[in-house]
Amino acid sequence: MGKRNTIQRQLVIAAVRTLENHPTAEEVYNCIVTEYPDISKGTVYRNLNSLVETGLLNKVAVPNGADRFDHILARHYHIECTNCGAFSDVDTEYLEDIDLKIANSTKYKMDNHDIVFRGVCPKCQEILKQQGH
Amino acid sequence: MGKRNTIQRQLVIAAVRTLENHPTAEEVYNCIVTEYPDISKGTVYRNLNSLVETGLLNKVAVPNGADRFDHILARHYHIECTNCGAFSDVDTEYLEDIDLKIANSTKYKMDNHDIVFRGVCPKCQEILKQQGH
DNA sequence: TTCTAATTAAGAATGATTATCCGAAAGAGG
DNA sequence: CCTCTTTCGGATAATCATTCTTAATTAGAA
Repeated sequence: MGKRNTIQRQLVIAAVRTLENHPTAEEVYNCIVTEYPDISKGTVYRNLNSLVETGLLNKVAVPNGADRFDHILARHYHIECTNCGAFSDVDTEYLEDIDLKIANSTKYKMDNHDIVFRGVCPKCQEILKQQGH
Repeated sequence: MGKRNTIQRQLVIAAVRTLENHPTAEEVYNCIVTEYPDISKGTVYRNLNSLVETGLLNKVAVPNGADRFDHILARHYHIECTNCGAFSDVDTEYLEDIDLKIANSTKYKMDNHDIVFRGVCPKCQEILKQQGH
């Protein structure tokens, strides 16, 4: 009973920490497979989810895209570039008050909320400008 | 050039309006197929997406679940019950100001944002209470 | 060292969605 | 009305992300 600390498990969490920017399971797999070619994709998925359960990683469910895994555990928001798809953290405090507000109006026992912002990142703004608007 | 107003297209939009509570493509298909058995699932998907493009429907991308289609066009938020999975509208005004705030801090050209709240719905709170705790 | 439950690799299976194919039907123009 | 062009529909194959299955392997307790 309990979780076994396998090599694969160590490689998975190390990869998420190395890749930093919320890698997808696919990206984690690609990272590991270069130095440990025997790992299988199912193992990566299983370990990612088990690490989320244990509380060592966060899962970010991205609408219309693969799930992403985050080694930053504090609650925070994300922003997605509508042009290049880049997916980044937003550095703002968590809005506790809107949970309270919604709890009152909906009578739900509120847990938390996610916000995904969407817009064009600075880099893509440049590129689009050069292509003539 | 231009969209043809086919029977299938009419059935799709009518079904979304009848079903009201952001049906999935599957639910729309099931609704239509009872009175028009020849319709194919691909056609439902194609028309749903085309209606979204035209601006007659909204698509709600649900994390870890099938996309949902909404005939209410005003921007609004959603809340998901962590117990039964119910997915509902939240009746609150759109928070314009946080887009501005994030635009300033990230230098993104902001488009919009989605908020998904999570908590236990009143119905499930009752059920959980009766089961002790 | 031995034992056993947890974990693995490989690949099949799943669920949601999109792509492909080809024939049908609708609108434009004669 | 008759063609021509284009869009659209139905059937089904393909894709993508993910989970499941199976038999073999392994970590860690005894």
